[in-house]
Amino acid sequence: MDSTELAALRQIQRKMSNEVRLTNDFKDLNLFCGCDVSYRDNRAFIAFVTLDQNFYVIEERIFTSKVTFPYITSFFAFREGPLIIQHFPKLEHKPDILFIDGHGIAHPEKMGLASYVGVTLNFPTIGIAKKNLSTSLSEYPKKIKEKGIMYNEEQKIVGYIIKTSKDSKPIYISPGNLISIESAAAIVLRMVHGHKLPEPSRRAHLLSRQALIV
DNA sequence: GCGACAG
DNA sequence: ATCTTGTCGC
Repeated sequence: MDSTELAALRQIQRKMSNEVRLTNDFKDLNLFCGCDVSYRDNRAFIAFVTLDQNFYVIEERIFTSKVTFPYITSFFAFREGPLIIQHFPKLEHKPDILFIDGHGIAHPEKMGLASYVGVTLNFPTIGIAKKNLSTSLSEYPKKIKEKGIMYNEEQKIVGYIIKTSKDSKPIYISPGNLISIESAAAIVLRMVHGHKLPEPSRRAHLLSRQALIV
């Protein structure tokens, strides 16, 4: 990966960012799918866990693929995006929203992993990250349910940083595609169930980790 | 030159 | 992300 190749990929991110839509076009939200990827050598284990509004498990799937793209900050979508996009269509139950580990529009080019997947699949996605990448924060939440605002370079709101658990650092939430900033935060909070990460994401993480042991 | 840097 | 032990607390 030399600077020339990255410059080309940066252009792709800029072009794709124009395809992002922060509108809530869905009717009802019944199925919430969480996705996470674990690695072992050059092999990735992509896990999907779909739950209904009552946290009842509808579907749990694990897939595997070889990894070819390296991890480069702000280009994470090119490493993990293809893996998720390749397997997501195989789910038996099509969810209404997809939770992804990583940022959405809270990215220097407004094209984080969640947005990359959302635009490519033309599907509603929400980015949920554990660390900040490129935004400035209004304040750092200290109490549960307390939220801070994430601003991009243009001082525009791109997401929220929310403390979801008593003794854990907050999570960074931003729209991937086809959802508003406000709805993204509300939906994630709605699926938080006593842990730092919302249930779909938490369970997908556990499942992908479980795949490494086998 | 130094520190930061989604997973 | 992954490599890794013990430890505090519900």
